[in-house]
Amino acid sequence: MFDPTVTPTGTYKAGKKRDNVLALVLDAAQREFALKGYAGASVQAIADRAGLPKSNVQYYFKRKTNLYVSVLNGIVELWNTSLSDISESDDPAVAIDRFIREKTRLAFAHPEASRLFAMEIVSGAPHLEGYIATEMRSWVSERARVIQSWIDNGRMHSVDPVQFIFLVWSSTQHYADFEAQTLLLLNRKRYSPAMIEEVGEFLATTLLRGVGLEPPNKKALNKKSARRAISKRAGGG
Amino acid sequence: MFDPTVTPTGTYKAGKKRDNVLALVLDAAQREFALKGYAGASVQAIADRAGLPKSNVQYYFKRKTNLYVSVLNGIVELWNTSLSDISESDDPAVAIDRFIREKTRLAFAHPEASRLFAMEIVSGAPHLEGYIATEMRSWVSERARVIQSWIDNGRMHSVDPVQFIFLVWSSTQHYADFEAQTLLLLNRKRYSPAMIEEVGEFLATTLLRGVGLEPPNKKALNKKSARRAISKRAGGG
DNA sequence: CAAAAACTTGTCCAATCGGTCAAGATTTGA
DNA sequence: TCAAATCTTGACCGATTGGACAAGTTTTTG
Repeated sequence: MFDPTVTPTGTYKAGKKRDNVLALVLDAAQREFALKGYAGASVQAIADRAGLPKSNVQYYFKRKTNLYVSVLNGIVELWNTSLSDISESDDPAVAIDRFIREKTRLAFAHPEASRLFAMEIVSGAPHLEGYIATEMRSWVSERARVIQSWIDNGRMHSVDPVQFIFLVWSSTQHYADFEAQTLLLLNRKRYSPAMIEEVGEFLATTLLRGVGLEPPNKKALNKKSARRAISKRAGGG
Repeated sequence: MFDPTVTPTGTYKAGKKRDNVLALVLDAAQREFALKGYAGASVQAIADRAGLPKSNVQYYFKRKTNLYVSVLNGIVELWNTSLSDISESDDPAVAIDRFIREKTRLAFAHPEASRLFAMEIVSGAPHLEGYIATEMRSWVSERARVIQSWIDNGRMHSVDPVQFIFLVWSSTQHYADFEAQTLLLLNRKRYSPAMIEEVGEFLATTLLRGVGLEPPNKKALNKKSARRAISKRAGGG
């Protein structure tokens, strides 16, 4: 696999300068790919965004696909290192509640990464087939096994664990992936930190109840007024 | 707005031939745009897919954006005419159950349309801003009002109606929009009709319970064995 | 049946695409 | 210090892009 940290002679180098440029280019590429898709994004546009000549970008990544795959790898790595795990010994309600809230925050924190990943899959996942069919499939299988053990022990309703995982994924990604639509419908310019927590709370509560679990942490009791906040602010009619 | 049913002299014509060609081109365009995004799809590729010379496609649609917007309009129209409505006088459980199942079937029935629409929004919805900020916003406001009336009458839990609508949208679109990922994870080539109904059942049941409603139609009682069907078939380890 | 309208298609165009390459500037290391 | 390694950049390439246009064919219409 292509590695942009390798110098022309093949020697592995850290190099502060190199790392800075790499980060700059990868960031620009992420934004451009997320906006236009792989085919629609041009190396020139990415270079412009990074404030560098096209040739300079190509010096580091040689081919466009290397740049694209590097960005995707970064996203996968970010996702894998940012989420807590679940285990059989956990309390299902606590573990699922935490996972949903963390996943929600992560999506809101990295909307462009979310959208690029989404666009790659919507386009048929041509560059992620291998990853999905191996590591990602294992990830799903193992979490499904944990959820199934909770079901077998009567600790939550009997639902298809894989479908439940998909439900958590889709619902927690929605505000990031479809941000343009959501912000237009809510008549807002951007999401507020408060709203992110409201979404996490709503999703955790609703999905937990959906599989027969009572949400933990009932400490926020006199916050009823905040519940309708989002609808209230929505425009139109 | 551009109208491909208008002839060069401006006379409005139906024309069987014209309609056939238009349908052919629009279908090819939908597939190509869904796969590559707006910028990535070329008029030549669309023409090839339709089995026509590029010039012929351009004769009917003149500019690439006209073709793209025509496809998007067709999708919006399909969505608007295919879904039952909800009303205050409905039983919440019945109305929401029906809506979720219909929405699920619709997404599975038109995966390319789903993905094209998704890609447009993920890309920032540059061609749908007007529609979303007007008709779509009204649609959401009205349904949110109905749901709020159910809440006010104590017929379901107090949740943010708009967030609930988003949850229904995201969960019912997921199998169509992220088909590539889902099929790879489930180790399948395509979705079966049975699975489509299983997904509709799971989503309706789980989301209804999530807002404090008991799913209607308990006629399918001895189908417990079908529940774990999807996980069982999933590969990996 | 003839004129008009509608359609088909090959050709051409400037702009942009991803990518190569060489010449020179800068940094690194023994 | 000075050669090697690394980096920067403009120039250039063939291929493809969206689109314009003209010449011709087919269909419609009075």
